[in-house]
Amino acid sequence: MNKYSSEEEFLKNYDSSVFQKLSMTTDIIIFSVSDEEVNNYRKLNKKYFSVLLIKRDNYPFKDKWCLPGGFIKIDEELEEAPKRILANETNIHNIYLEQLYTFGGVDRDPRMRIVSTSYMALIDKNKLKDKLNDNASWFNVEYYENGNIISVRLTNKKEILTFKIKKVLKDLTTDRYKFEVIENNDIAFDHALVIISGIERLKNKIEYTDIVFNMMPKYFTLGELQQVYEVILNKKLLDPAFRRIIASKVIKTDKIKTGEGHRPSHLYMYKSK
Amino acid sequence: MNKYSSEEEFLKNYDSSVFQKLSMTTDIIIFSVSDEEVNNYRKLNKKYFSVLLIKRDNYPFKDKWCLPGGFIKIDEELEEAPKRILANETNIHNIYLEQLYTFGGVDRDPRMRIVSTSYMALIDKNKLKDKLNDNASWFNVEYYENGNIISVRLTNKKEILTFKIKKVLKDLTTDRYKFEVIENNDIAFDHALVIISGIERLKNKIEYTDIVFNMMPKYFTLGELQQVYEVILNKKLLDPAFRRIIASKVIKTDKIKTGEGHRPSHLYMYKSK
DNA sequence: CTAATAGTGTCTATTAGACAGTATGTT
DNA sequence: AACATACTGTCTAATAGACACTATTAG
Repeated sequence: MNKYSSEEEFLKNYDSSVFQKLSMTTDIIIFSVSDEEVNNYRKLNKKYFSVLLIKRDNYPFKDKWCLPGGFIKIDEELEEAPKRILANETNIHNIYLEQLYTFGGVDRDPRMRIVSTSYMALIDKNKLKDKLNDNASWFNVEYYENGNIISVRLTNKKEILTFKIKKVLKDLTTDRYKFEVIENNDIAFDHALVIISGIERLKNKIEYTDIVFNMMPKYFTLGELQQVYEVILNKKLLDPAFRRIIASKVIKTDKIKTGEGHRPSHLYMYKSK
Repeated sequence: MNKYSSEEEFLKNYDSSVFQKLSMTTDIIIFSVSDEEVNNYRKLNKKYFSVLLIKRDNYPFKDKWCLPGGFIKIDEELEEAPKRILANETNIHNIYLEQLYTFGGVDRDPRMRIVSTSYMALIDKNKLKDKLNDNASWFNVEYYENGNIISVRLTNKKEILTFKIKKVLKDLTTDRYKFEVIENNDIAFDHALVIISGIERLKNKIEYTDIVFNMMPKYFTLGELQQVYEVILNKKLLDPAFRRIIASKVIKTDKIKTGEGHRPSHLYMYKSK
């Protein structure tokens, strides 16, 4: 077994082809905040959280929507790949980036065996100066839970994409679920799973971190911020409780947002620790 | 670009060698609970949480300690690899297994480019019927935090392994840290990083899940359970508060543990929901 | 008796939930 | 004035932290 007398000698003679190699990619779920105009002029534009999807113009899954992503280069740190792709897709620096999960199903890509490490990125869409590529589009995210079924609805101006996920409890000591896609016509690869994982991660982290501010513009009203929390958590929050909790995280500016058909509100900024 | 008229035709002609492939491995951090005998007969044996390490008898990192692990096979689901290795290392079924993180530094393995997906497993050591392999050993885990430096101390009957990790804040909106190894003579590869990631994950999850019961024997006293919490969280807990919180998670049995040099205590079982 | 842990009672401080009420812009 | 949201006050319920106390075994 130990036929080599030193590490140098071992490495010089190492045959890297003993194990069959495979391809790796990264997929990035980019979240941001957008709003949808409401026809009643007095109502606040409804805030959504949204995700960036790309329409595939190549096989496989031609004409379906997928997450931005690409192959990991052999001489590239794993985390450099999503950074490279984000730089390509946006012109923003200092983007919040977090590793989500590594998906390694054998048949997840019809071309060959590909393992993919997914990342979640949060950006303030207002910082995007350039227009998106033609094949890219923001979709507002809505989801509904009914028992152990989650229905996800992604909408842009022209299209409605929907899919359904079944949550299967994985063990009794934690609330870990295995997600299974039970209905999907629009999303390529296993990206419906990546999207639901991203939604769940965002939903969890928004409650105990300041992660949401990565998606907000510099100035915002507390009403807008509360709406973003509500649409991500998918539940109404009580005003006084929300303001109590958020109070320590924001700074009130002397700017005021007027012209909304109701009492104007103060603009706030994020106060980092 | 779209020179193919169908997905079938595209796949038939797909050249899978366009992108250079790489090797993938998995590393598993297996935690369990053990205790160390105390010479004063009246004292409770001190509980620790412990990790399974393997002494490398091959290059690279010959004679250093590493986590159990191995290569991902080309036709094997990613999660099957740690399951296969666990089955090899233990004889236990239904092991708690959770994906930890995918490490993808370019030079993390001196042989070649290897990306590794790490998993955390929790087992009740008492269920291990067979003896461990000669090159495997349980190490009790202790860690100390001093500012942004974490010192980790792993001990078995014969050896003391130590390493130091620096926590570097990654962003201002969450408490995410980048870990950097600043002192390490005993642990192979980047496994010191995997170990600290595992400790942090366990420490976080023990507070809001029932994860700890995967490591406990069927019957345990509340004092023992509290000690496990204390050594994982690295802080003393107050008895009444601990018992209040844990009360809903356990069932009191009519068994009693005697012969300890002090008032005997009731044995409890985990009550799953 | 003493050492050591088991286990309980209760006060207090903090926080979350609920709801009612006041304030102030636009049309 | 009517509408819609902004913003605050306060009661209540639930929870966490602290500490003091009692109980019971082996030796």
